[in-house]
Amino acid sequence: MARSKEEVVQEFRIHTIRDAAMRVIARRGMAAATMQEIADEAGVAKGTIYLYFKDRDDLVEKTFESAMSDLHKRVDEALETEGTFEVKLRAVVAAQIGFFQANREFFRLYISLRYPEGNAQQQRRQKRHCQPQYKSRVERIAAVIEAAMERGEIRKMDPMRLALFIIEGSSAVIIERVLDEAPPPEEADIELIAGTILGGIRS
Amino acid sequence: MARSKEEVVQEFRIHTIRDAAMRVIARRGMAAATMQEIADEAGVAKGTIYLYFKDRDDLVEKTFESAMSDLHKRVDEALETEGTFEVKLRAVVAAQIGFFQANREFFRLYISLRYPEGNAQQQRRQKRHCQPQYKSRVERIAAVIEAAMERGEIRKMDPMRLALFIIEGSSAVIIERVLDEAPPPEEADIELIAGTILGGIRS
Amino acid sequence: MARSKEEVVQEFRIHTIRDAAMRVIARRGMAAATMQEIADEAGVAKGTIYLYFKDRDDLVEKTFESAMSDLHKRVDEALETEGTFEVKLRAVVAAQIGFFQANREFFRLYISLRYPEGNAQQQRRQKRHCQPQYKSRVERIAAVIEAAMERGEIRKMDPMRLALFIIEGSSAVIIERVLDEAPPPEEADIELIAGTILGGIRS
Amino acid sequence: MARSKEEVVQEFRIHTIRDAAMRVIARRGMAAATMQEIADEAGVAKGTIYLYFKDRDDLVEKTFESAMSDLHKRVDEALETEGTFEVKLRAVVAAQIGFFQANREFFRLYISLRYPEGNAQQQRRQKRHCQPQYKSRVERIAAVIEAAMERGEIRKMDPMRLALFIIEGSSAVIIERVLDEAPPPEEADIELIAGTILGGIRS
DNA sequence: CATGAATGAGAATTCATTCAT
DNA sequence: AATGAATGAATTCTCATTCAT
Repeated sequence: MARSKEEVVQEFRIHTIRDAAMRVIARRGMAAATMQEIADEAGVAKGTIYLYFKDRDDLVEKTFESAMSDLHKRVDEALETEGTFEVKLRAVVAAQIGFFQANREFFRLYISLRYPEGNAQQQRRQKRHCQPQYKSRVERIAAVIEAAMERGEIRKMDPMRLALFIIEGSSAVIIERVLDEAPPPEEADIELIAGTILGGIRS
Repeated sequence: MARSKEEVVQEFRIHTIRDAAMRVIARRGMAAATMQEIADEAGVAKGTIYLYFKDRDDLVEKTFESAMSDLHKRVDEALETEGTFEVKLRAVVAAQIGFFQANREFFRLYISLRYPEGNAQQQRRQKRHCQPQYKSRVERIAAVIEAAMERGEIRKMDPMRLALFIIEGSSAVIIERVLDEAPPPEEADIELIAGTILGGIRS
Repeated sequence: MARSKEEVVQEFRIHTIRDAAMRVIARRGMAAATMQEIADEAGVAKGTIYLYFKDRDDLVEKTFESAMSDLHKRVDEALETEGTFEVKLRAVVAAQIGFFQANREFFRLYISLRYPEGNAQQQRRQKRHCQPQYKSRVERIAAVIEAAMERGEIRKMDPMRLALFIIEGSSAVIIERVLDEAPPPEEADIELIAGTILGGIRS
Repeated sequence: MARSKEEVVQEFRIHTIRDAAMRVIARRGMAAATMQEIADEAGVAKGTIYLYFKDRDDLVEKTFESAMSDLHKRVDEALETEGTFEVKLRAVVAAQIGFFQANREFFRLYISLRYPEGNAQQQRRQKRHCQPQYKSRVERIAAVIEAAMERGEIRKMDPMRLALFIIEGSSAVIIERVLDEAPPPEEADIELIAGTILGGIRS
């Protein structure tokens, strides 16, 4: 397996650069992140990036996809937790907290790409690649919600909209956590979110 | 009042340019919105913009502030609705729907600035100006929540985090509404949001 | 005619830049001529060039076309000289000498574009624009040759190939003239070329 | 002779790379021919080229020299044909046709280097190396012309300029041949060129 | 010897900002 | 006050060249 070593190096470089890109985008924002700074952050020369990514768009896209697929995987696993909807919901919220905690920087990239910028052509490209990931996550959750509705666990309402409400509401709380210097224990936030969704806020 | 007329013209120009900026940013996204396109959209020369705004950042900032203060005013009015927390909540959600419906384009600017881009200096500046607006809205809602808690209307929990959860969760649903070609009636979405928050989703 | 002045300025800029481009290309060669050097030579900023030309290709193309159409015009006028083929031939050679003398720098651009470089797409583009100019010049001369053949002034042979032979043979002599520090009188070279073509070199 | 084998390999490598360079330059043009493509075409690694050639300029130069010395040899042999100037001339034209036919790709390199590009330093270098080759060919022909003049075979005129006229005029016709999908028989073009030069075009 | 990954200087292009009219 | 032509800093991307393996 003489190939193996080269592939490992290749993998490693791609990883290094993607991570650097994530950090720089997180620091500067999508638009202000320059190839030079990403290269510096990754500890490679500008030209090296182009050996592994076609162009700037390609790098950003791949970086995003990679992070999203991580979030995706975590949420999917959480959704497969055995038990009631409540159990699943708590698992999902915990998964999101875990993800954003591990990828503190990511949430700005996440925001940047969910509402893509650039000309129409670029937007179409991003939509093609990035939106589906988000949408499919919403849909997965909507499906679990629907199943719970049919089992009579929760009230009937539009499952897609409810999924959105849950994802974004909890993301906001989680992002605040991430920005917080001294966040409360995870359980407190999970309880706040899951409790509110399940039982409402009425005393 | 000879001054008056000049002032009116001044006001009008500022308005025209701000609206143009909002449309262009909405169309292209923050980074791809050029001064030239904004000038064209406003029907003035590029140089004219600089008579009314210090630079690009200033224009964006003022545009954002202006729109936010509109949203702000609406939410504030809603919060002053007489009645229970439920009444206030429904009024707030309705106000947000009304705002985003009237300013369909705004939400991208809103997104862009909530998670500002640019170099560190720009970021600090934006934080100083824009974050407070958002924060103050969250705080106002948190205050109303706290009052309701004290009146025993709702359960005790972290009011700031709850406010965030409500604002973002409902914003997401509302943004989806705005993007939706044929959205359901306003009341349905208000019911979904307010109902979930107040009573939870458990049957 | 308020427009007139602006148009004059516009024309003037285009001229200035084209001339600068010609000088720089002549000096450095097609490939090594940078936008920066062209801008410097023209006494404008790099960005200014892009106000008048879409991109580098556009500038080179227009520069070439402009020079070619000058050469073209001169040769055409020469071909319309009244008289025998000999008279026309001498006029054409004189026109070419005049052109290259006035545009000493041009011949390298001329060479560069007759045998275009770059990728297939660029080549196609150049072929579309530049080759036709050259080809049409060859064809015009070929037509005059054919007419002379029919009048019995000259022997029958392939007119296109003969035209090529005449144009390139004389161009080479003329270019040598241009490079020559102390060239012989024009008449001597015209005589050499026209005499050789018409009467051959046999004593 | 242990050296011999190594030398043979060395020679072979140099040959392979030079030929590849010629094909690539012919295909892409001087400026767009990259070391990578040349390496690929030669079936070696980029770095290998630098073992045999100092740098890109060196490679191009040696490639040119090698091809030119081939053309040179053929023309020299033709010039040594026994007989009148007419016989020699026909032989030279035939030699050129033969050469360009065998090296179809070469003419673009030929053009590129006759009118060299690049910065002043590169130009000086190329002039030093390449121009002499061309010049010496012109001079050799000029010498033969002069001899013929002295023997009274042809009229007195500037032999250098006449040589240029003959070389370029015939090259143009020959290049057209090469580009031609279905060229006329060689003899026809030889006749056209030699006939015109010797006897002129007057009937 | 041969390789090809890594480098970084250098080129084209864009666009916020200025300033003469 | 309004204009928009001119500017040049900043950015992306390419490719000749080097050097560790």
